[in-house]
Amino acid sequence: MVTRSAESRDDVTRVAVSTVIFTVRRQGEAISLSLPLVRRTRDPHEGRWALPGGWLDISEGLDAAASRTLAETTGLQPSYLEQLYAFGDVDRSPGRVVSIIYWALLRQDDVDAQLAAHAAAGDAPENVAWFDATDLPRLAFDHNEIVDYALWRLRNKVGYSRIAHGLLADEFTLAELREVYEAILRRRLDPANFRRQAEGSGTLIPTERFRTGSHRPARLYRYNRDVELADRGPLGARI
Amino acid sequence: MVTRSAESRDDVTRVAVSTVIFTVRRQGEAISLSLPLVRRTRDPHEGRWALPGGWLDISEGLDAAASRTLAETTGLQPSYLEQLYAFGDVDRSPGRVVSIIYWALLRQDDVDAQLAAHAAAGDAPENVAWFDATDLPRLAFDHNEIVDYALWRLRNKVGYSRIAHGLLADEFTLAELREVYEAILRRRLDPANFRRQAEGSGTLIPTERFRTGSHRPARLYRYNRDVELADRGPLGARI
DNA sequence: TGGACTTCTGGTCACACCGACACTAAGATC
DNA sequence: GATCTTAGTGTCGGTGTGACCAGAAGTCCA
Repeated sequence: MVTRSAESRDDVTRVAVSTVIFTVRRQGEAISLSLPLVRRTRDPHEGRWALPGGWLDISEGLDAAASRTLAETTGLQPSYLEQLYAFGDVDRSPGRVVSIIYWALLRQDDVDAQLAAHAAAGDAPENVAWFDATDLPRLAFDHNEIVDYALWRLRNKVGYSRIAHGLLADEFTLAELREVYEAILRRRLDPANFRRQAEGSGTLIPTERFRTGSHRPARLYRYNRDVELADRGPLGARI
Repeated sequence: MVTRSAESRDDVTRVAVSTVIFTVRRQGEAISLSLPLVRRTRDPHEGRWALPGGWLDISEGLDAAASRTLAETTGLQPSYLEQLYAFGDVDRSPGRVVSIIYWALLRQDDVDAQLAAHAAAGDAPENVAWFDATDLPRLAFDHNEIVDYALWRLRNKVGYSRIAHGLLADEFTLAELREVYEAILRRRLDPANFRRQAEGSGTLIPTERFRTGSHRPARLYRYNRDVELADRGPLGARI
C-alpha cells in the first residue's frame, strides 16, 4: 500500500493557510511597507516567490495555522493578526486548493532584532526575503492579487481603526507614527493635524520620555490597549 | 469495497459553504430583517435550524457554491452576495469541517412572489422557514455566532456603502428605503436628514412616478448602478 | 557665540457634514 | 372644509478636518 501525501491527492479539496505579513523598513530617508516572501523549491511555480503558508493540519484551528506559518517564516509573534479572505477558484492551483489568507502586522523592532540575530549567527533563513509591498515581482499562484487585497484592507483599516502602532515599538514619537500612516496611505499628512487627531482619539498615552535627535526632542507615546473595542465585531479577538 | 461519502470521512478536512440570506418582511406596521433557515434532518444537531449550505463540490468555485446553496433554498438570485468569513475551529463540528460563509441580500418583491407561488401551488419547501434575524432560536453548530457576525457586517456596511436598496424592488420611495435602514440599524432616522444624505450621495435617480397611498404621494427612486465602485477593493465584484 | 535651520507643538480659520427642528406642500379622511 | 398624516424644503448650531500660521526647542555651522 502506497501512502500518498496530502500534496499529491487529486480526489479531495485541500485547505491551505497563508499570511500576508506587513512591517515597515527604513529605506534611507523614508520608510516603506515591506513583507516576507518564500521562494518555492518545487512545482508548481518553482522558483517564484510566494506568500508564507502551508497545509492546514487536521487538528489545528485556522488562526493557529496562520500563527504557525508566521512563526516558521519569521520566528516572531504578530502584533496583529486577522483573517483576510478565502480564495477557492477551481483553477487557481493544480488540484483543488482552498486557501484561507490571513494578514498580520509585525513590530519593526522585533523584525530588526530578529534579522540582526540571524546576520550575526550567519543562519539567515534560506529562500526567505523581504520585499517592498508596493513593488513586487510576479508571484506564484494568485498571490499578487492577494497582496493587493491585503494592502487595500490595511489602508481601509487605518482609516477607521488604530492599528498602525502594531508596526512600531512600545514607545514611539508622533512623527514616527505619522510616517507609518504616510507609508500605508501613500500621501503626506500635516504634522499638526495628525497630532490633533491622534491625541484626540484617546488611544495614545504620553510618557515623560523624549526622543532626542537632530532637532527639538519629541515626546514618546505608548498605545492605550484598553481602547481597542468595537472593532472586529462579535467575533472579537479570536487570536 | 464500501464507498464512503464525504460526510462520513474522518481522515480529511472537508469544506462546506453556507450563506446568511437577508431580506425584509412587513410585520404589521414596521418591517423587520429576516432570513431563511433549514431544519436539519440528521445528526449532528438533528431537528435544529441551520444556515442553508452544503459541501463544496470539487469542480465548483466558492462563489458558485454559495449561489447554488441560495438557489436551492429560495429559488432566487441574490441582489448582493459577499464572502463573510471562514470558520474552522477544530471542535465546531464532528469531523473536521471548514465552513466558508457568505452573506446575501434578496429583494423583497422577489421573495414575496416566490412565497406566493409556492403557497398557490401547495409545494412550499419542506424544512425551510423564515425567521426574524434579531430573534432566533438556538441554531445548529456555531450558526448563532455566524448570524451575529453577519448582522454586524451588514450594519457596518450600510454605514459607508449603499447596499440597502438590494432589499427593495427596482423602484422605491425614500420612506421605504429609510425603513430598511431603520430595520437594519435598529434606530429611527430623521426623514429630512435621511433625504438630504440619500439625495446627496448621487446613488439615487429620481423618476417621474409616484407611490400613492393614504397621504401625499411620494416620489419613486431607482438605484444608480454606475456608482458602486471603490467598495470591495481590488477583488471587485467576483460574483 | 550666535544666527540659520529643522522639527515639535499649539493655535486659528474656513468649510463640510450632520443632528435637531421648524415649516410648507399635498394628498386622504371625516 | 377642517383636520390629519406624510412628503419635502430650509435653517441653525455643533463637530470634525484640511490649510495654514507662529512660537518653542533643539542641532549645525560660520
